[in-house]
Amino acid sequence: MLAIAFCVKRNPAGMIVPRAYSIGLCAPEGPVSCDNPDMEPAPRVPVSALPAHAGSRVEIAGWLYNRRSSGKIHFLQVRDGTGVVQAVVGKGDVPPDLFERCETLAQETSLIVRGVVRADARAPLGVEIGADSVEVVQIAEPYPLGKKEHGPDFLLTQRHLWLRSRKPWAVLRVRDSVIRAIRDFFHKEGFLCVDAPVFTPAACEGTTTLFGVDYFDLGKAYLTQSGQLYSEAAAMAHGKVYCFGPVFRAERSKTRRHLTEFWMVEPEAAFYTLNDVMSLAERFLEAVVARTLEERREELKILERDPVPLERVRAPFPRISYDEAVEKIRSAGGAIEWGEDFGSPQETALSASYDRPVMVHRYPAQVKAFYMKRDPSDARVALCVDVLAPEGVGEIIGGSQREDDLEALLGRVREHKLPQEAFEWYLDLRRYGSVPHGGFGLGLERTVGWICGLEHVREAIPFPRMMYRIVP
RNA sequence: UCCCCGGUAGCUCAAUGGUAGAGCACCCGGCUGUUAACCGGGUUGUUGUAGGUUCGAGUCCUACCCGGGGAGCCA
Repeated sequence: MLAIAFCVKRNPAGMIVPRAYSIGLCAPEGPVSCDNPDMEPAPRVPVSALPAHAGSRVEIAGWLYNRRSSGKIHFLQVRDGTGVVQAVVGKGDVPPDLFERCETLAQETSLIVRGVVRADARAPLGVEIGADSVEVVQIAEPYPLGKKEHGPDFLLTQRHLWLRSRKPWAVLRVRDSVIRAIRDFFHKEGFLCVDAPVFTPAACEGTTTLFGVDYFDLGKAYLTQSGQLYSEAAAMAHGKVYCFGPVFRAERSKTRRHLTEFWMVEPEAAFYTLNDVMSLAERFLEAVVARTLEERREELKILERDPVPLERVRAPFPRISYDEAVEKIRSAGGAIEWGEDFGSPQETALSASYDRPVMVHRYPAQVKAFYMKRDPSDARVALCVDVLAPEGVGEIIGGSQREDDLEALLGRVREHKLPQEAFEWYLDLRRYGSVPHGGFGLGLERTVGWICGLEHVREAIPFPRMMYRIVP
């Protein structure tokens, strides 16, 4: 492969003058050496930091995002992972070989550009680079992703390349902020991160379909659908804990809200009541959204996400009981019998009537998991809460106060026909110093999807795993 | 598991049952400030697969394959 380098040197007055120009063969593999003796070195600067380097000569290393030319001037848009900057190559400003060589630079060619950073009102970044050296690392083969629209099937097949595009780039940066906001929030609140195993001997909740794997001589094991039961054990050791990791659901769900593998964060705290759980969820969502708005304004702009609804995510969130929610649904003309769970359309309609997340608590126990504590003042309902995100997004959090009474929990295990042996360790938590406790689970991709205003959760995870898609 | 929609060039899509097309990508040429640049020319096809109806099927029928989003289930 060819490397082209056109080098400059500063004269005593500080002006930049051409010194040498070279075309040399690079090693066919590995990164190209930048210490060409003819080359005046320049400090490597990330694109995002370029505005602070206006007036100085720098080096950027990245990929050719797009190229436009106008006969006697080339515009090279270079992205380096931190941002995109335009390098300008004018025909009169550089040797003819370098100028002509720019014609051959295909989209996504990897390269190192050197030149002087200069302010320009026309540049989206505020600065551009007057390139005097373009070193090619590899001329890219014809790039599968075009500049025009693509369908979801094609983009998902090309997900490994699609990640380079502007929108996925912005989404993953928001995701990163959300993850750090989550960890920082729990750290500040005194929660210890204690992770749960992925291999489990049985279903945590007994309802969902799980992925099974052969586990040596111990027979069938399953990929976890939730770390909650383990978090409960850890909470009895550390008081306040959370786990944060991938979980797996083998349901044959094909919707914009479902993945077969997704990330869930599950705080659990000893001596927490349902009200404590709701207050925690409220503070938590407020902090996560605020942090994202603080760090990722630019990314939200790229995603054309209106920040105003996010700015309204401030405590207190409305809290309504299941009974009140049923009333609301009925008065809106929806048909629902007491005791039925809400369907997705009903949940969406409910959340759409609030301008911030809404907490729906005390669902009928019959539609909820076996480990949830019944309300002492109404045995028909569970001490649980679902948090529905606004703008029609729907459920992002499910939580509850847990059943802390051994006999009640044993009865629930039998009612749900769960294998008691597999739950003995869990029942032990009620034998040795049982306390009221509770927690919730938050789906990371649904949250990121809501914050980014995405159509589908598959865009909120780097490599989505869905029913009919496991590659790349 | 059920319901609905779709499959035509590398990509996004068009084509009353009657000669398969456009834009983008790619190749050639032009243009000194482009912002998915633009202008001119060119290359690109087992219309998902297998049958069937018809003088004639991308188009109608049947089965299958693949994909999509909705129900259920859930975060």
